[in-house]
Amino acid sequence: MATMKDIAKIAGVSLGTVSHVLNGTAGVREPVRRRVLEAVRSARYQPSQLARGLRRVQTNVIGMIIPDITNPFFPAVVRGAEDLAFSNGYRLILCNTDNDHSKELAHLNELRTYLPAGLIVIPSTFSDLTNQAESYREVGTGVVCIDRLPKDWDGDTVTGDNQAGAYQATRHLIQMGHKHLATITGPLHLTNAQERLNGFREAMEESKLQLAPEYVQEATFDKQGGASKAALLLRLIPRPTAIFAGNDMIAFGVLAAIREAGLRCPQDVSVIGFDDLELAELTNPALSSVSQSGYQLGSTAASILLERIRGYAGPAKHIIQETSLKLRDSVASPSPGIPVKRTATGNRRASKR
Amino acid sequence: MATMKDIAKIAGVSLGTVSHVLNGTAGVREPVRRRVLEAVRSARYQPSQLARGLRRVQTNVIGMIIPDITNPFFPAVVRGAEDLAFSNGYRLILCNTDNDHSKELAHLNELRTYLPAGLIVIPSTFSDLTNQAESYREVGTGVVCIDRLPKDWDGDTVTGDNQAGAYQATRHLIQMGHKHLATITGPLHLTNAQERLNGFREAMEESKLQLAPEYVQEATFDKQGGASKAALLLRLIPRPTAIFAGNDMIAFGVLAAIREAGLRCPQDVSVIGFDDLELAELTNPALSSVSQSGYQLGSTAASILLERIRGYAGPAKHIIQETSLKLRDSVASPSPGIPVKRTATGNRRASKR
DNA sequence: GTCTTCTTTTGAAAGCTTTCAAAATTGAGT
DNA sequence: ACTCAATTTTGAAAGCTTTCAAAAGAAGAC
Repeated sequence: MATMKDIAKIAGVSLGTVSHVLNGTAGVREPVRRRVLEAVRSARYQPSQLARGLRRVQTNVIGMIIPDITNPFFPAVVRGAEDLAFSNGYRLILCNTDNDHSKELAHLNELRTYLPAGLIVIPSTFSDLTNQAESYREVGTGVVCIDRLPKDWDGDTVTGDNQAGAYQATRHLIQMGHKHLATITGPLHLTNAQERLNGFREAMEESKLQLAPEYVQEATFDKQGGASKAALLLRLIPRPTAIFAGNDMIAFGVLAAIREAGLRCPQDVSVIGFDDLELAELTNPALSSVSQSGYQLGSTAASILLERIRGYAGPAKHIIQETSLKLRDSVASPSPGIPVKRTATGNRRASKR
Repeated sequence: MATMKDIAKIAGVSLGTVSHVLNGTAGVREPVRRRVLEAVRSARYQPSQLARGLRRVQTNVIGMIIPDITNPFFPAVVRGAEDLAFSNGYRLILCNTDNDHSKELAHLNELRTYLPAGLIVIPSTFSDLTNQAESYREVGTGVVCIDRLPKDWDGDTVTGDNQAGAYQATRHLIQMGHKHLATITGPLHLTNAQERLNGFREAMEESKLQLAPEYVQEATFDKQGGASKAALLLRLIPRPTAIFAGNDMIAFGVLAAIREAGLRCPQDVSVIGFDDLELAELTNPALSSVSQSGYQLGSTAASILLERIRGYAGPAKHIIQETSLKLRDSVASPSPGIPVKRTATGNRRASKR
């Protein structure tokens, strides 16, 4: 591979001049400039990102740390970040943590030695990001946190409007006539799961609807978790007529559990999810869901990072993306025909808890 | 950040010795070794991957080029590669091409300047990878091609057994009693789509079943493509009683089109997909599909790459992963009740083609 | 104690860029 | 033509590691 030295020789100039032409770091007389450019072309020269990074103490790499690319919500986030990064000359190093904070730590430590221009992180559970990011910031490397936040985080953030989205979804269920609502939340040590629960509660309180503790179930953010907690909810008396799921994966599990229990969605139980994954329209019934753009989450994070890279040193930005309710076929009014009301038996059973 | 020089000073040895301790490149007396290691620990030293890569003409980075992380089949592939890479000290730079060979070329060119230890590529359509990889191989950088192959590729490969999988699926449909089979293939300039079509044809021929050209439709590998071509197939007379889809996304489209046409799956039309995405079990009916492990595709590719990195210089490896048929609820025997036979009208219409 | 032979350790070069101070060149003004 | 100021260009250093030849040290044989 041709090096800068080769170019300098071909063009008959010094190393410094080649660098200046390439980076526009100093005025170079036109004919010289042309000669250099021509040499670059003829030799198919491309500057070594390694040497460049070493000298500049900063590479064109952005570290992206996420729990698991295999989780259907994240690919869009990554893609959004990659697109913006790519079009600005940056590349993404992708790291999966599996929500394991020690793995996250390993990535954080190793990534540092690549001198990345910045980091985009979806923190793992119990993440130590707040402390770790300190050392990045010290050397001027931006770290933006997305989707959910680690404890005490005070840097840049991009998140969905979880509370508002959940509120909106719950409100819709209530307006459809539901009175017995339940929710299956994500892991409540995750801020996004918390906020969604808050939104749910807010709507419930606003409508003065009772919410017994057993109607709030915490699960992992996956189908498995949704299914098992839904099975549990469906056995409660009175049986909830609507379930707000902490995310779509949970909702898919709920859908499965409803079928499993011999019930129908939406006739017997309405369901709303969160995230509006592409697959939401594939299920039967198609899932109503709170839509938030993962792509935008990623691209916005990248754009904040780019600002930081270009020198913005202002206060931390906290961007909250709007959500919107995407209505499909998984919600209906509670059927008045065979309402599962408090029966004598039901009461008795319920009072056992 | 501490550098090697600092460590050398703390431990009271020379730079070279530190390097030898860290890399085991030369015997170092135990007490010295311990002193160095202790210094490394106390200073939290981590070697600069950049300087190291620059000097060694090889970094701990693996370039991974795929069409689009947003396509549900690829995350597992990436994850498989990342896991194996990570556990061996390598990191992944992720590049999306959107199947655009010029974008692929851009990535290929830029990636070179990072001196990656290797490349894992799912080639874009009309990929020029065969030529491009030449320059990588010249400097001893391995390139392994997965899922589908570019023209004239003669390097390492890992692919699913597309033909066998398709054959198996088609055979199953035939055994269930179907005689009017159709297929919606992926883009036929992709080797995997071709092979799947071959498998389909093989099974048809084996059973001496007729296959009129209009029962083979080519589509893009997505829901959209599947839906529109399925709509077309469902209007043919005789109407196919079973459709083999080139991948699951196409199959999802088929499912939608069937519903759209007022028909039922599997009673009226059976469907089998390919890939066995996680979502296949979420649809209604749950989709039967040819299962191939994306994760394994990725991890196997990474392991071949690691062998190359470690010096294996033998002939190209061509690994073909087994597929298996995953039966769910989208296939049934053709209903004998109301078979769509060649009617007089049907014949006339059909003969118009 | 000296010599030889290994084994350890060292010092410097090399890898490719950017950057800064210094040198060279240009152009305007007189 | 000559000076001065401004603009271009150069050369060398620096960034952090690995590696190779050479120097230093240890150990064994005599």
